[in-house]
Amino acid sequence: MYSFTEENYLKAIYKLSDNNGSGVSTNSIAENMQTKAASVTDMIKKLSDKKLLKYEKYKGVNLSQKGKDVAIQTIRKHRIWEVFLHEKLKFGWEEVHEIAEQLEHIQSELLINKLDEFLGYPTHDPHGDPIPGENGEFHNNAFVSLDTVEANKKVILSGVINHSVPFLQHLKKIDLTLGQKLMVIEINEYDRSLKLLLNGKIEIFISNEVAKNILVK
Amino acid sequence: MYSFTEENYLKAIYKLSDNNGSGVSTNSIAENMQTKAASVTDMIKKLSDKKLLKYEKYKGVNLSQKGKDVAIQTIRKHRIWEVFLHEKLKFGWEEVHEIAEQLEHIQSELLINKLDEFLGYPTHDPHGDPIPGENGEFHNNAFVSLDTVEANKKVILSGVINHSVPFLQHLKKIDLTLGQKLMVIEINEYDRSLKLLLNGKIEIFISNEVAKNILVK
DNA sequence: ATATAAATTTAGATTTGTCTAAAATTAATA
DNA sequence: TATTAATTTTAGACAAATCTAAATTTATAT
Repeated sequence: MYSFTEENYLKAIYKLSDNNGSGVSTNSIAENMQTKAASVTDMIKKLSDKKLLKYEKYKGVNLSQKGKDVAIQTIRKHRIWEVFLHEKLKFGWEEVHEIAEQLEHIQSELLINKLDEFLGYPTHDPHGDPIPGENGEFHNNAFVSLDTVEANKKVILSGVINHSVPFLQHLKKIDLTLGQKLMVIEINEYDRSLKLLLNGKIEIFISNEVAKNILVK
Repeated sequence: MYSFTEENYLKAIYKLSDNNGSGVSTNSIAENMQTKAASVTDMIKKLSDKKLLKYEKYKGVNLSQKGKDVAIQTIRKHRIWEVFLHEKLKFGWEEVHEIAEQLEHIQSELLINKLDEFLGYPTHDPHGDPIPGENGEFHNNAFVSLDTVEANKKVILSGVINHSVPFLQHLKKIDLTLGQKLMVIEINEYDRSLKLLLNGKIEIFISNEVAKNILVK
């Protein structure tokens, strides 16, 4: 139905939309997709012709409902494949994204629904991001970042804000994984670094930079 | 490494090669790939420049070792994905080919090896075709077609020659599936149609046309 | 408010894979 | 063997997606 490239543009624009009504800029899309502004303008015209977004010269773009639908379905496929790669094939959470970038473009509604069923209808991907349903509905996560949690409160590591490979590798290295039980035992006023208790056993220190990028519930 | 299209051409040429030393013709490739001879000539030149095949004008092509390797790895990926779709996602054997045509182009050595491990290192796909190993080696099947089997001999349905959706659907309809135990109980001289016993229980009739396209061991 | 900077678009070119129509080559046949 | 038929190649064009460089529009700052 839609090309590889079209789906990638729609996904990028969807992620850059903050629903402020303000259009997504050409440059921000170019930066996000590692391409040039001129290429973005070309593609925007094409997507506009196909009614996937609204475009006014020099004013940026906004996805139409149709455009949002395609973006959300692509995200759904991406995240379901990530679960498969992590749960079944035992890929690390820092490895799944790149492969899912390819798998998300496989065209078959039936495939993704059967895969979803095979995986037991997961609600979140290996980074804690919610998986939209077949009809595109997101269940709100309501996670908070670890640097806002008060001392002595038990929480569960439920997601990350930074999805970069180095960050995910770092968390793995210090034994922080999704689903982990943790408790803040000390907050250092000076640099807002934290001392944590993992699974009621091991104590570790993390910087505020790390804490800000961890989501818990 | 190689594009979607390049891999498809190499796969088609590989399948059309009967190792007679005689080159694969432009027209046969065009027919196989549902495209035009002129397009094939263009692509052949490109693949020849990349040393994936040997090309002499008007004489057809022969894959180089490099070309064969790419073709075999693509076939390997295709068949492993077919096993996944059939065994794990419960797709029918007539449904798996089309989706595997897409999945075979996903680029990740690690992915296919982990998938292979997850599936328990299958040796055959859902149509009985052998799955080449990581190093490209095929284990020879040595199956025979059902129309050559003598009466009262017990055999196992191990593959098909015709891979078309209608044929596979027909076999499914008459309850013939891979791994099935069967015995020829009667061979009609007139039209070489057969009466079969399935699993030592049910009797069915099949035409010679069907028997010719079934492989057993 | 006007000059300068930043962002965006246009114009024209490139690459990949495809096509049609015409030309060239090889095969078939009378 | 000469002629027709079939196959294959070339020439030139096209669509998708990209790029560079130049032109245009919008934003910023003095």
